[in-house]
Amino acid sequence: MLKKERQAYILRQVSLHNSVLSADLSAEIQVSEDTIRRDLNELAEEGKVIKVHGGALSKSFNSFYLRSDVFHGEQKKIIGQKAISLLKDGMFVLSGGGTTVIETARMLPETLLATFLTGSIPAAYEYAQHPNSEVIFIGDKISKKSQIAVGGEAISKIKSVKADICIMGINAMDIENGITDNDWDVVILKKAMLEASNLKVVLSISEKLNSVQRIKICGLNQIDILITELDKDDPILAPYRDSGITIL
Amino acid sequence: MLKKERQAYILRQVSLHNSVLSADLSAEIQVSEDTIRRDLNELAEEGKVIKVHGGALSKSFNSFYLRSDVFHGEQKKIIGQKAISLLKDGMFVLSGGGTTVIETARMLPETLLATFLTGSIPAAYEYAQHPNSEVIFIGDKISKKSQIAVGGEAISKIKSVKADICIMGINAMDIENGITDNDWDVVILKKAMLEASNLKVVLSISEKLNSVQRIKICGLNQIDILITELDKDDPILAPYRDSGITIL
DNA sequence: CTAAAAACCGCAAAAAGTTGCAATTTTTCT
DNA sequence: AGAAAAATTGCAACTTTTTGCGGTTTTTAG
Repeated sequence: MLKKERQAYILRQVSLHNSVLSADLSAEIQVSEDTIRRDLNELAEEGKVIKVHGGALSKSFNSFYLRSDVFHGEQKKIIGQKAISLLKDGMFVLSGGGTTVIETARMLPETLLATFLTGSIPAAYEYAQHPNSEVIFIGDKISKKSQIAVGGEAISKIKSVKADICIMGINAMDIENGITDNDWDVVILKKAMLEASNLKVVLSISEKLNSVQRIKICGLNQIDILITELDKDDPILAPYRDSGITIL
Repeated sequence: MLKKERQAYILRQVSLHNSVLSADLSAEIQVSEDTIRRDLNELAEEGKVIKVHGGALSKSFNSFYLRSDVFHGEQKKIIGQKAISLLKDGMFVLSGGGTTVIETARMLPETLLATFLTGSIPAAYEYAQHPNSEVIFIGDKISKKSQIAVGGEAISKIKSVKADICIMGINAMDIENGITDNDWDVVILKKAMLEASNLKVVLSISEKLNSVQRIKICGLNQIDILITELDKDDPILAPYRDSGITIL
């Protein structure tokens, strides 16, 4: 096998798998790892791959996760749009504090006249920017991790209300375990929020679906509506629809 | 799995869930926790995540408020420095929400170990950034004008505590009328704050001195300490010193 | 205050990389 | 064609990086 051929093969593998191991290539093409390394170094010098210890990465690999923030931003805007369609004038809304919820808060139509109840500092801040809606903050000790009021006072306050709708971002959710999280205080709070609301709406980018974390918040049967950035007929969502949740 | 891949995976998880546990990652990627820790440390050094005991946090999550440089920033920093000298470990601090107070909050020494009680969203946010202090938010309806919780609940909550010190920005103050403001809700709140504290400290840039607004909060005799950006012997401050206030 | 979890430290083994060199192949030039 | 030059390749010795592990210290939470 010629050098050029070999390098072409390597490039194909890289673009195919996003990453290659020197050892693998060596075995596949039956040349020494030294040769592979020299090839990878050349390709790296030509800027065709990114050389790392143990192999090489595709050039597009870098921007892949650097861009993810913006990328997620777009997804969250789609989710926000759908969520807003659920809000009507006069509603009493219990709101969580994740980035998805905050994105939604920024998109509220100016004309909406609702009351928002939240324990999240960033969410309260966003809602407070809105010209017509009213904001009630549930005070208590602030958890630094999540910028959310946690503790008995907040819980009992939430339990004393009955909201029309609860809009909540989540960290992880799957068919078996329902909605899960890894922060005890947050779990307690979210449980209380769900109990205090008539309509229970969960916002989540699809990437968070089918993942699990330590502590259970509730089963899927507790949830009324699931909003993701996907089309409501997307096959990923099918099992959730089957378990009785309305998909938006 | 290559090191870079692994770190990319970690970054993805962080941006997805806002926080990760070393133990979880270790189990997911099938490497030792030491390796995860080393990765997290590297990512933290590169400024991509925030390392904490047990895992790491997303960096972007904490940056909702873009630092809007306030008017008279330099003057307020001088005031902040002076105010900080009053704070000692273990203190229970009742804090207002003006820009001056927020500037002070940003300058708190990392070692300070105090508890802050506030009804201001921006102030709570700043205090929550501090590594060692505890933050308690006084929840209630949020006044949009001032981003502060106002209302009966907040008032009664404040009245139920006794703070060591009250740090409060003001809108107007003069010899004759004392401290005045033009927002009824804020006035009520500030009155309650002053009553609930032992040491009453007022922060104000000199521009606000010798001006009056509609509603009276309290007379000068209620105030213990006045902090401005001026030297404490400045003639502008003389009448206030004469009326019994300590000038810093 | 105490026990458990996490972080740190140093070490050693394994994996990957580097370098120099000799053997082989390819290219070039007459 | 055939010899010299150049490029390529594999190998061996050595260096560097990465990783996991045991023991100790620090931090956290009850």
